[in-house]
Amino acid sequence: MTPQPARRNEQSRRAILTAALELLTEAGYSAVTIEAIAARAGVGKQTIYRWWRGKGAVILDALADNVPEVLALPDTGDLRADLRQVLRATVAEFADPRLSATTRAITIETLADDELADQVRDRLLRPQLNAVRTRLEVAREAGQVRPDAPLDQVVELLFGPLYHRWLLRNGPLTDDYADGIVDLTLAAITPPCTCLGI
Amino acid sequence: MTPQPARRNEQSRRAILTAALELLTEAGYSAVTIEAIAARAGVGKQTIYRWWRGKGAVILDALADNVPEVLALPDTGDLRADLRQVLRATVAEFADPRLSATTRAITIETLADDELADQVRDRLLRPQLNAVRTRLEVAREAGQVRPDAPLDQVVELLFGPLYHRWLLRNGPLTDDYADGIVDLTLAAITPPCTCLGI
Amino acid sequence: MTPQPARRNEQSRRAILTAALELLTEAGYSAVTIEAIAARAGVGKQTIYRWWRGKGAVILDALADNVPEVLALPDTGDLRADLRQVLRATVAEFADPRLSATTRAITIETLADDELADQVRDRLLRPQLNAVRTRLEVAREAGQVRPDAPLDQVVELLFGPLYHRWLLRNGPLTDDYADGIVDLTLAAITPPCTCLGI
Amino acid sequence: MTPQPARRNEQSRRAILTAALELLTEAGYSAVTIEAIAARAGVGKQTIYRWWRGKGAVILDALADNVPEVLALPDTGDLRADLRQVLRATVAEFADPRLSATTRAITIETLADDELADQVRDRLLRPQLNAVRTRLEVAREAGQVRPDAPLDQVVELLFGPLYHRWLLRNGPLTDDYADGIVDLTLAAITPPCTCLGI
DNA sequence: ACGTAAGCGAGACGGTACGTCCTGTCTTCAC
DNA sequence: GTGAAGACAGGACGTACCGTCTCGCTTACGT
Repeated sequence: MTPQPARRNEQSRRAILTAALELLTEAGYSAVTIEAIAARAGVGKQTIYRWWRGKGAVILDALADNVPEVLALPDTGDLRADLRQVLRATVAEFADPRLSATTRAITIETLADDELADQVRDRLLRPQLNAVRTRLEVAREAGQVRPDAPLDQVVELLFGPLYHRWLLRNGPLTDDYADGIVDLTLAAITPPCTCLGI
Repeated sequence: MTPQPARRNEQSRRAILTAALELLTEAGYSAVTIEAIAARAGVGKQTIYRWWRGKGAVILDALADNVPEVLALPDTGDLRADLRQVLRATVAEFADPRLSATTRAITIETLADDELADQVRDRLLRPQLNAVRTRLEVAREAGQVRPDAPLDQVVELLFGPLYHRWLLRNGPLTDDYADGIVDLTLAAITPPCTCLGI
Repeated sequence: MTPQPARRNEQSRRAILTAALELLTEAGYSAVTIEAIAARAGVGKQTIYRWWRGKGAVILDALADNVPEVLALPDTGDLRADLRQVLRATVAEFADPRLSATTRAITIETLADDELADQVRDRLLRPQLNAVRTRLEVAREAGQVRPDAPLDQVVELLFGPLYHRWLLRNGPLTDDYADGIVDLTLAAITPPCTCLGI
Repeated sequence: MTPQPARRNEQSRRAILTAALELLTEAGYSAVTIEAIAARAGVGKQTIYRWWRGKGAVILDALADNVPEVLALPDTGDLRADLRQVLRATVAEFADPRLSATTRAITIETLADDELADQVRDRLLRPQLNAVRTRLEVAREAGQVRPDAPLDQVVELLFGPLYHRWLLRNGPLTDDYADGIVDLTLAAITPPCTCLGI
């Protein structure tokens, strides 16, 4: 009844994930149907339904599989430079139609399926955010960040605006914008003025 | 050929928008189909297609119609208190299943339709953001905000994290969280330390 | 909810019935699927399901529509000759691959669906049998048939063996066979020997 | 490659045939699928395909295996009584839902598979018909039947109408009907009136 | 006696068809 | 002459079986 992972055909699995990504980047979200994925992958629909809950789960796996990106942040000692680099990379990702299409797709699926949303958070989002958080912890210990700064919120202070602007198109999403967000955020968490040793 | 707005049946229009909202809050996004809306509104499908581009446009109109909320921000003189109130209201909105459902729905539609996205930005998002921006301008003139603060980015610094957390479920979305974001943002834009009159 | 026959598209109806018959005669029973019928007829599957209960009902209609054959039997005055002609025609029908295919198909459907079986009996079978029965009644009044002959059973005595042999392939189905059945049947219902006027 | 009958698992064979019959009588023809048979028999699907050509072959074997009925006809000396008994038994078989279901099923399979049809004729039908034919031959030698009667056709004259009526539901299938058919048939083959020694 | 080749239960696989649902267009009828 | 009602072509959904194909496991030969 329940499928046995041991017997799973790795070749089919890869073909399915690849087909999903290709459809997404070549023909857009609306072209990503289970039937199209199955046809392009040369696979029976049942093979998809046997291993995934639906379209969203396939897309998630495709992303998690094909995008096991760099999770370690640069640490040049210059926090501002490091954060700018990360946020500029994120801007570039949003600007790339291919990468953007996958993000758009997984976001749609996320919005319509709570269970999927949890998995996206844990498998795609958290690792990225944690990498930034770790860099901030290092900076805090180096005295570059106020010791009482709520780092989780700070991380979202960095990414939230980018995501917001991408999603809602409230203005251009440029490197300058990313730099501006970094500057604002750093202004918020830089140790208070200590002139006169007060 | 082209519909003449003058002849439009206001009763049908209201029934359609109401039906869309009810379906959304009662049965969830997946239950919102043109057929269901038409059936519940006691309307022919053609009447919907005649006046709207599709499901997304109907939902947008439904929101813009039924949620002509307060756009004027409070101005108690206390910027921190005012912003906290606004962000707490936003948190409350995200927490309310009904309001949240509509936001979720319009976000999905937005992601799949660029033209709709522009309208959502102009008709729903911008007014809200501009209200906050206006309040910040007042504060800047009152010297409570650094004169060089990029207010558009500051607004997004406030709402971005909330939206991000709601969308991606990266932690609880509480009043405390909203307060924390306000505090961080204010720390970023408060005039620099001027001890000793420097 | 329930479809309104008044709005039915006659063109689609004919296309569907034609497609079903063509598939049946060209590619055989196993090729007759709802999908294939819809595709060949250039019709949505729903249009088939809206008006028919399933494949069997379509085939029945196709037959009843395209085969409104001669229901009047010849009456040359020679009962034996008339019956031979009818049974030979039946044999020819069974021998024709095209007609045979449709009969085979409707028989399969009949066996799997009681409701359909009733309709086949009433719309296809009964008229044919009644025509023969009517001829027998004429003969009976003419004194060519024993007055106490159970005509319904006699009719089945004529067709039953043909059907039986066709279905179960118990020997060749030829004109001679048909003639033999007619002769046997007539032997059974010819008025008793009245030599000597007894 | 070709399976070796010597190694065949008799236990599985019986389980498969039993499962097929049970499904047929308990859940109807549409429930008889290779998958269901395999599942109920606790057997792999391949074990079925290794030994049978398909569903029809399994059903045929199940019938031939579990219904090796009496093939010898009674011979009380009274031909009419003997034939009535046989035809009444046939009527009873058609009336029994369980037996009827199997007959229905094998008939469907027969109609869609010529090779199977031949086997059904040889293994199920012929023995039964031949038994009746043998009885008729005895009667012919005893002078109870015209010497020129075509016995094969006579046998079909007996069974054809029953089969016809069962299949096409053209009226009730009762003992009276069976008796009527026997009477008609006997009327057809009884030696001609020989009054006056003509 | 022991390896090896078969049959076996199990079930994943590429497919086909099912019957349902929805889309966006087109048609009809009643007001 | 508009608009409700809904039929239409099309196409994706998720399910059920098909017949084939591996898997390990057991079982019975043949050396």
